[in-house]
Amino acid sequence: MIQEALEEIVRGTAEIIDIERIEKLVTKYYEDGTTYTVKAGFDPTAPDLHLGHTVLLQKLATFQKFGGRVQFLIGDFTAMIGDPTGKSATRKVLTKEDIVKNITSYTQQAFKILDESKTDIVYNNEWLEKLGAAGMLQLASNLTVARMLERDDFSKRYASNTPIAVSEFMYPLLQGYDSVHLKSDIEIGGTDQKFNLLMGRQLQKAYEVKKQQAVLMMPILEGLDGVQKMSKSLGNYIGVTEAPKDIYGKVLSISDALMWRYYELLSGKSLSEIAQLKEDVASRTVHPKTAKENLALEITTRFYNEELATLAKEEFNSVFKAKNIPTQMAEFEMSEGIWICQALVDAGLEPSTSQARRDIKQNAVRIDQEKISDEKLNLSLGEYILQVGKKRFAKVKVK
RNA sequence: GGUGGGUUACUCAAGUGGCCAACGAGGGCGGAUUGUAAAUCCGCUGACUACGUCUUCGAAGGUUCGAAUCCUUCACCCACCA
Repeated sequence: MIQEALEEIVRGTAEIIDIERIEKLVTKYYEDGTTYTVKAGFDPTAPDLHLGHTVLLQKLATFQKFGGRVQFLIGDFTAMIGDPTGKSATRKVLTKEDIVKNITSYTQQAFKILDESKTDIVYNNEWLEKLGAAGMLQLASNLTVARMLERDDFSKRYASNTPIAVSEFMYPLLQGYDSVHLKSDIEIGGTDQKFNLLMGRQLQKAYEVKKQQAVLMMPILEGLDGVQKMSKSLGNYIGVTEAPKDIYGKVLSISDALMWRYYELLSGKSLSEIAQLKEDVASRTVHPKTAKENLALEITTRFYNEELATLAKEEFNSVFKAKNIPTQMAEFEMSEGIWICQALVDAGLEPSTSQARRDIKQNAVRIDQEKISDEKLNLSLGEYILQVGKKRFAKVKVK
């Protein structure tokens, strides 16, 4: 039983520091039901969760199954600084209302995966604001500049002449201090968080918390391109609130190599099942596309249900295999004689009429499935299905 | 505070008076092929009812027939010195 729990906990992790501690905590839980705390920090700046976040959330959910209580930490104070891993040096200052709004939608999405009854939502503004200048100084004395510069992000930025604000040095310290305040037993985060996570251990020691958190790091999920990490700003993400057909379609568009990565980090299948599947694909018993379809179906089901996921699949096959038009698409009303390029822009299919012209020249634009070549075309009365490329559709009523 | 270097499109990066809407690479988009995979090949990649016009090379002024390029001021970044 304990062994099983540990295997699930270790699954897919990039690195674990102090696994003995985790073993003890889990063992204790099975002996007398004592729970322990698992901390994970979330940035309230981005209200939309994507699959990259769910890797972490799924791991938290695993802990909840085995006696963990999740400390869902909202970094409302630290958000003012911005994690140095983020590229942009300057951050928008969020108002309180923004933060509240973001968090509401954030947690709503998170509870699709987490067990709400075993989750405590905490805000670090609560204790960090009280820390004050004196507290800050004391905190800062725990860290040398040399050590700080060892951190990968900083050394890279320093070497490439990218500015580093002094306040950014405070970020790991403050995050670490959260662990002191919360007396966390375990903290989990992405591999890019290693420095910050370890800081929690160091500070817990310095502040004599009497225990040091174990640290569990999850790999960073690559985005659709398979290279960069999944992030909203790079546009290579799959959002958990996206429509079923979009989630399904996006998963199917990933490369075969990336598919295995997604299987490992996102699928509920056991590791041995995945290994078997991989073998079957390698020996051509199973077509890679089938494997990918199943993955897409599984992920879509997680955020909706089996019925909707199956519908998404059918829709997808109908549109892309049979080249039918989608059953649903955005509709627009336009007035008679509208210029085709303008119509494409108004329908949100093209960013500019210039781009529309180019795409018409390149045979990318269709009206009712027929390719068009006349960029000066005006639409007369009637209903049309406009299409750009393979993926963009809109229904237009001209009257 | 001093000295020097820098700021060009989504990103990196050429361009030091007209041939510049701006080389090249990456990315993105589109076409062919395909399994909306990968790989490959080709095209496009500021806006505008468009063989022309307009806006853009950190910001604002100026010199010039003409400025991304020269001058002035400002802002920001980097390095060295303090």
